[in-house]
Amino acid sequence: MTTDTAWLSTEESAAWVRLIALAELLPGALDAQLLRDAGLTHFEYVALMSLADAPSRTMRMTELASRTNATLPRLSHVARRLEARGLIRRFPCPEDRRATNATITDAGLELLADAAPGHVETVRASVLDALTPAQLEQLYDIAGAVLARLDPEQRLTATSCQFSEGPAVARAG
Amino acid sequence: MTTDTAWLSTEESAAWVRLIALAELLPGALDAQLLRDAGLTHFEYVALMSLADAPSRTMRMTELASRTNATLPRLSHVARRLEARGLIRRFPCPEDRRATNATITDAGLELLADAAPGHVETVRASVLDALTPAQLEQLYDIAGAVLARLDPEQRLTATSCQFSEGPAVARAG
DNA sequence: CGATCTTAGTTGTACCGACAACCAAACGTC
DNA sequence: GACGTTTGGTTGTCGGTACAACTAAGATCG
Repeated sequence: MTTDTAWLSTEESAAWVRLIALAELLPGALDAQLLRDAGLTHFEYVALMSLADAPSRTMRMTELASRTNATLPRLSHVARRLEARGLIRRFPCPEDRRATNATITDAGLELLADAAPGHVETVRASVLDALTPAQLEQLYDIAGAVLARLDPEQRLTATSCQFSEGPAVARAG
Repeated sequence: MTTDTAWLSTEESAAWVRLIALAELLPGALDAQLLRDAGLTHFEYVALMSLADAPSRTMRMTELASRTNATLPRLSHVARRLEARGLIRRFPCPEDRRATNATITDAGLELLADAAPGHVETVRASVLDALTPAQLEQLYDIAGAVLARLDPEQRLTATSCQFSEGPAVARAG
């Protein structure tokens, strides 16, 4: 036994339970809609979106893995499947012959453009529409405060992960 | 093409990206600590905690699955492993001979009691300590509003999932 | 009560992600 | 410029979850 544990107060426990429930349900809801309507997991969607947003629609595997919170083996497997479906292409990086670059193909952009409306609709229906503008700002601050601890280097928040009339996808639309 | 999609505003997109990052990172952080220190996934921890909180430390498989957002097959597999480790016991329900009851054993309660302090510490360090009391209340409301859509029957929030000097675990401590 | 339907749970199969092992290329040191 | 180290990436194996198929038991209705 070290020092006595500081158990959670009623308020802390209540908020925590809800946060856990939210973190448990949200990924499933997003995966379900995207898989049903576009044959993509949310992870694949975010990965493709990151590529679509990148300069020349291209990114190093390592950087893409970092931005999507994936291990490199995981990304490698996912990339192989996406490449087999013709949604991305991989080729060795000229500057560093160890590295691999991944590029989203036109077919990939097209699939994204098809998938985006339904996804945005789901995001609105399941989350955003439930919040007031004030709550939206509070959520931004709260998540920011927590991410400062969980993701101090801001790897995940560097990506836009959203359309909002982004340049790369506007081209494909 | 149906109606034009209502893309996300800058504020919406920013808050959404952070929420997704949070939902992506939090489960991994919880799993990592619990697996390292107690050999339990967060899901197993919550399942055991639900049993510890239940009357007679016992619950039907179906209800436990509902409370933990698990499919019944998933819970069945997890229960088999937990039972093999001596942390729970399963036996047919007397009232309904289709049903199975699961009970947490003394060893299970002991493991929970051992695991709880480290888990609570992680919860504080990664989330709660980053928030002001006002933000804690905002989080409660925000998550509540979202869960009203994702979990309208409040299956997940019915459980306490926390110690906070709960009765069952106090017995085992 | 017997046929059918629904509910509770387990088991088998397929897929996905974690981890470890491995290979190749760049870097640092002398 | 050879050698050990580090970095970038892929492949193989294992464990866990989803989905489907199946068994058993209660419920419904004639």
